[in-house]
This record gives sequence, structure tokens and C-alpha cells, in this order.
Amino acid sequence: MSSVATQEAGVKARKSTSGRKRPRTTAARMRAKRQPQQQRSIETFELILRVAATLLGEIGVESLSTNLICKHAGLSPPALYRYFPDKYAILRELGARLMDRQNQSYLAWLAEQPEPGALDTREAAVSRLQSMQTAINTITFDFPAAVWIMRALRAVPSLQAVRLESHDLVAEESCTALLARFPHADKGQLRLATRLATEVMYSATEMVLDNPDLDALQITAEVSEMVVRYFDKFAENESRPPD
Amino acid sequence: MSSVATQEAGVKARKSTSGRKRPRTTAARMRAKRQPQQQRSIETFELILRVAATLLGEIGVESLSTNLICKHAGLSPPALYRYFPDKYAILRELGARLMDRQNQSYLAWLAEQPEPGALDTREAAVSRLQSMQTAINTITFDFPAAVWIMRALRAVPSLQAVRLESHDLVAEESCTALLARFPHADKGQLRLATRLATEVMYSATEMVLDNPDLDALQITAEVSEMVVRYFDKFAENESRPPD
DNA sequence: TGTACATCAGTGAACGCGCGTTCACTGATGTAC
DNA sequence: TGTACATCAGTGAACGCGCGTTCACTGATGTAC
Repeated sequence: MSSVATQEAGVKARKSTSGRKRPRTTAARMRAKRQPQQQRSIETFELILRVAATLLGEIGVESLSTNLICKHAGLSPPALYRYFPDKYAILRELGARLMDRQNQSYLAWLAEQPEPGALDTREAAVSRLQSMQTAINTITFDFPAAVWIMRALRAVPSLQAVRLESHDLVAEESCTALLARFPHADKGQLRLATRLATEVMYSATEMVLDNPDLDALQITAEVSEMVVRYFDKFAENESRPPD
Repeated sequence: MSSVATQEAGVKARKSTSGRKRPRTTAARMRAKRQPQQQRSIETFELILRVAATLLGEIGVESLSTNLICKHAGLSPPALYRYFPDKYAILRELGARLMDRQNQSYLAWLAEQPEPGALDTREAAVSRLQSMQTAINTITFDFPAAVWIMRALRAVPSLQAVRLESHDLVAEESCTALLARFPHADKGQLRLATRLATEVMYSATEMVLDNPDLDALQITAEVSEMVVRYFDKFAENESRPPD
């Protein structure tokens, strides 16, 4: 109900009554054109995304074209065009879904009540962060063509917003959570720190994705340790209770 | 003399005597076709690269085409085609040059004799790392269309090797240098650590490049601190002299 | 030092192809009465 | 419960365009004697 696509459908409806010419803006081109309304069309919508992800994994983002997707989906071009103005809109949807799954997983992890003492030692803190990163990695590996989607989110300017918004959300939530732990921290500084940590952990996921020969578990462990050690900086500024 | 392009020219020469059909492999397509031999052609070669970088900055990697480069360079397609089989070969050359400049700067920094005591305190170590990162950032900002080139190095599979080889070189050199400081460190572990640190610092550069609204200096300072704190891990394993 | 010849560098024009996009249309689904 | 009508979903065929690529060619540069 509150999705971007639904809002967009409203905009389109207004537009269609206002005149013949559609002065399609760049921004509008980037979004799904129409929200599917019948069961049948939802299936088509999903079919397009599924086929696109499969093709993406096979031929890459630059060889991907709307015509090709149609061919493989057994659809005629106008059918695809009904929902997506171009391949970037499809990539945007795929990217938004991937980011959303990752974020859901992260937010769930963040909301967990850590066991008492789970953050007392560095080893424990690293271990907890590591389990989060592992969960993100698993989600990413399981998502069809995730490598390509993440590459596209970086490389295609019109898709960067998806990535940045996602990172900003994660950074913001992390900042709020950490403020509880480091009440004396400067908020701006902590916010920058969480933004950087977010970027670094995503990079580690991409690194693992791009280099199948590297030891994923080890990278995950190390990047977790790096981030935990970095946040020690804020712990050091807190008045430490005597033990 | 020992460049890839020269070797490639030899291959082509052999091929042209062997028959009509050229079974061009994907690998071959990725390299410059022919090494310029006369002054005039070197200028053409450089002109193509210059125009490509300019266009890249204006329209992005996907809209870039060989025909368009020719038009803007005032060349006919076969002239470009003489040196580059496709736009990826051009991107590869640009990418290799960018990576090379960054690496030269890094290796020079690594070879510097740090002032006595320059690494004794964490602040000093961070400051030294920060000056390196700043130098890399400056080189990158000054390189035409560097944002696009770095994006392409990530997103285009055939160009990823350029990026990975560069990172591996940096990681390897860093590992060697750090082994002198941490003689008791496990080499494999240290190597992984330098690889991760390399990735993280490059990510920070890309982050600054992609988000002009972020404070570049602060990001640089923070990522430097993160990496220094991470390497404390190895320092802790060394037998520490009593102070 | 001049000239004939070989190689290098670049041109002009064309090709087939797949791209994004659009037209007028048919069939499927939902709804008002 | 049936029917007329509106809307939704998807088709078939075509378009103009720019792409990568190649052909046969001309002009520029270098070199052997």
C-alpha cells in the first residue's frame, strides 16, 4: 500500500487524464510504470524480474536488453513496456529488493537483545558482528544474480540512489543504536563512523562475491574485527566503570 | 618494449600471415590491438584516450561507443579500430593508467623512510597513513573521469582483472613491508589483512568520489584510524619491550 | 642526395543487426444493473 | 443470474536509429640502395 510503485500508479493515473503527451522525466523513467492490478499481471511482473535476473547472471548488465528479456519470457515488448520503461527500472526493482532483504536482516539483528555480557569482550563483540555479516552474505549469495545487481547499483548512476539510501538507513539505525551504548559520543562523529563502517562491511561482501577464491569466512571475521576495533575508539571516550 | 600491447602486435602479425579468418578470442578483444609506431599514431592513440575520458565523464560508460568517440575525435572508425577493438579496451587502458599512478604513489610512500618515532603513537601512525590516502585521493580526483573508470573497473567483468591485480600488488607489497615490523606475524594472516585493508581504503576513496557531500578529509582520517587500529592486532602479538 | 619501394596511418562509405519504442489491435477480467 | 460495458493485460508488426564492423582505398612516413 505504501510502496513507491503504488504511489507511482497514482501519479500515472493523474497524468493520463491530463493530456496526451507524456513529458517523461528522467526520474520517472527510472521507476516501474504501472502497478499490476490483476493476479495475471502480477505474475507477468514477477516473470520479467525472474527472467531478467537469470539473464543478468548469464550475459551481464550491458548485454541485457528489454527485447531479450521479452524473448526469454515469451512476452511481446509492449507487455514489458507496460511495467518497466527500460532495463534500469528492472534493475532498480531487483536492487531495491536485494537491499531490502539485507536491511531487514540487519534491522532484525540490531533489534535482538544481545545476551548479557555478549559485548563485554572484544571476541564476543566481533563474534556478534560476524554473525550479522554472515547472514547478509548468505542472503546475498542466495539472491539470483546478486553480484550483477550490486555491480549495477554502483556503476549505473540512476541506481546509485538505491544503494546510498540503503546505506544511509543502515548507518542511521546503527548510529541510534550505538548512541545508547556510547552516550558521550559526538553524534555527528558517530554517524560518520557508522556510515563508514556500513560502506566497509558492504565492500567486504562484494569482495567475497567478486573473489570466490578468497576465504569468505575469514574475510568476514577480519572485517568484523576491524570494525569492532574501530568502535573501541568511542568506548575509550566513555567513563569506564571500575571492574 | 615489454608492454602487453607490443606482445599483442606480434600475435596479430603472426595471425595475419596465417589466414583470412581471425578467430578473435575474448581475451584478445580486451587488449589494445596495435602498438603505435610513429609519432603521429601515438598522438592519435592518446587523442582517443583523452576524448574517451572526456565523453565518459559526460555520458557514462553505457552510452559510450566507439563511433561516438570517433566523431568527437575527428577520426574515422577504422582509425580507432586500428588501436582498440572496442570501448572496453579503451577503458582497460584508462583503468590501467589510473591504477598505475595510484600504485606508484603508494609504493613511493611505502619506500619512504618514516621519521624516527613516526609510528610510535597511534596518532602518528594514523597521520602517516592519512597522508598516503590523501595523496591517492588527489591523484584520483585529478585523473579525468576517474569516477567512471573506477566504476567500470568494478562493473565490467573483463576489466575486473585490472582492479584485482592492482589490489593484489598493493596488498603484497604492504605485506612484505609489514612483515619487517611484525616479524612474529603469520604471513598468510597478514597477507589477508593487507588485502582487506587495501580494499577498505579503496572503498573509502570511491565513497568520497561518489558522495561529494561527505567530508572527504574526515572520511580519510577515519578510515586511516580504522586500519591502524586493525593492525594493532598484529602489534599486540609481538613481544612488547617494557617502557 | 635522390629515388623507388615498403610499410604505416587514416579515410569514406557502406553493411547487417538488435536496440528502444510505438501503433492499432484482440482477448481476458471485472462490474453495474 | 445474465448481459452489456469498461477497464486491464497482452499481441503482432513495424519504425528509425546508432551500433560494431569491414571493404577497398589514399596519403604519409620511413628505408634501402
